[in-house]
Amino acid sequence: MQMNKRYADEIHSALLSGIVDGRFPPGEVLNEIPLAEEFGVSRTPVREALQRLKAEGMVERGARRAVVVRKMDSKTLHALFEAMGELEALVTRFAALRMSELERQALHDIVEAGEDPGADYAQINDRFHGALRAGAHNPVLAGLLADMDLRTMPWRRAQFRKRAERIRSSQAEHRAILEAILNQDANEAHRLMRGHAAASLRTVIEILGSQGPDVQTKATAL
Amino acid sequence: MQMNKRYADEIHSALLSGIVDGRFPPGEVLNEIPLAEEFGVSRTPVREALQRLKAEGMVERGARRAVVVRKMDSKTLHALFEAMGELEALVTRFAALRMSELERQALHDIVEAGEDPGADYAQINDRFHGALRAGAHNPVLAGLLADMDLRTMPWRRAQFRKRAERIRSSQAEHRAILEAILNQDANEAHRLMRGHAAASLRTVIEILGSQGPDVQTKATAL
DNA sequence: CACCGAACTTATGTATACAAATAAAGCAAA
DNA sequence: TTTGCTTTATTTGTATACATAAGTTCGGTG
Repeated sequence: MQMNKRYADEIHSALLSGIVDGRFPPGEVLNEIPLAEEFGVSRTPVREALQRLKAEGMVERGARRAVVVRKMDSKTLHALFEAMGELEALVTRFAALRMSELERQALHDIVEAGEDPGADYAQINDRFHGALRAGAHNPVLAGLLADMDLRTMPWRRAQFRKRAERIRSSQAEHRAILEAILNQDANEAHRLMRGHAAASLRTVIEILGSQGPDVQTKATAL
Repeated sequence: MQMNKRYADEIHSALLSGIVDGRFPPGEVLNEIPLAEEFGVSRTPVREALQRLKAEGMVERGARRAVVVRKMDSKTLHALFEAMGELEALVTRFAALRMSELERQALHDIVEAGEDPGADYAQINDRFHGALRAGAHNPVLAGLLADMDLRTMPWRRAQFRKRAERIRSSQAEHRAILEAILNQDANEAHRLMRGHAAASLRTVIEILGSQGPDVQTKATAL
């Protein structure tokens, strides 16, 4: 077998994708031996993958010291989205102050592309937020935000597929944020991004609130 | 031997302390076998400890795929302190809005204790910032800030031991932040905490700039 | 004398075996 | 029948052995 960190990396990626796209729903138990057999490797690389998932906050220790995909109560979910929203707003503030002319142009192009009705809006959305992260010119903040992105992904993924009107309002919010950045109005950009994040949270809560018992959250409590 | 995660935890803590308090300076190579012999265990728990340190950003992969204590260039160090300062300011804003009467009283007591000339100011400082983190009532933000705390610790540790006048100005800043929080003036609390963090950064840069070649940073470039 | 290659060195990645802990189940006694 | 103890099963934590990759050194060849 070829060795350099490869199995552990692959297994980590595979488990992470599985968690993020819902194949391992919150509460799912991840035991080492079955996973090792499934991947055709020993427990060692599986253990390393699980440890990394734990460090990333994607799994936690459940009863019988088992590793389970993280469940969120409504309070924690709210704190998670609040933190992410504030971080995004902060990054947007920096972006308004620091983006180069080239970066502004690229952001403009992304917003334009997102207004094409045939566009893959989930991908456009990622590119928009990615451009802001890069434009803030602080890799540490960008890294924190990437972590939050990952941690909230299991609850955000259904957002755009389910609500066409959310896409339209998201487009308008992106356009407004773009304008504020082009005007280098950091306070306005910050304010708009907070609103944008809050709108996303509201949509997530609506969707989760109507999904049944595999979602461990109560919209009313938020 | 008794088993529950114990050796890996102990070794992780020991290495972390060593990095934070300077016994393992930036650039130091951490190999598995010597560490395992030193701690009297096998490579397995040492590997786990190193993986966790890597996830926490305390070590990185160097040449020959060795694990080395993280070195910082001046740009990364600046980004790190900037991110931490903004996070602390954010947490302070929330604390101004959300602390209970009991929490306000406790914060007041901490500031008072810090003005006692015989106090251990490093510990008071930790308690002050810890009270704000708790008072923000967002465990996710508090966790992010705790991570940043850890990551900046190797560069902050000498601050209070070396500069008596920094302690005095820090006391005054804490007092001003306390007043803003008691007044529930979130904007003022936020503004003051940003200044407080920036002052800390300036002190760190001064100290690092005068310490010689084991610090991989140039104060002038910041 | 210089340069390229092969063997050796050393460290990490993986597999497997064993130890210990916790929860569950079964049995006995009140 | 219920409760408590003991045993057992399952899973994680650790130790150790082996495979592999990257660096280094030494030797051969041009």
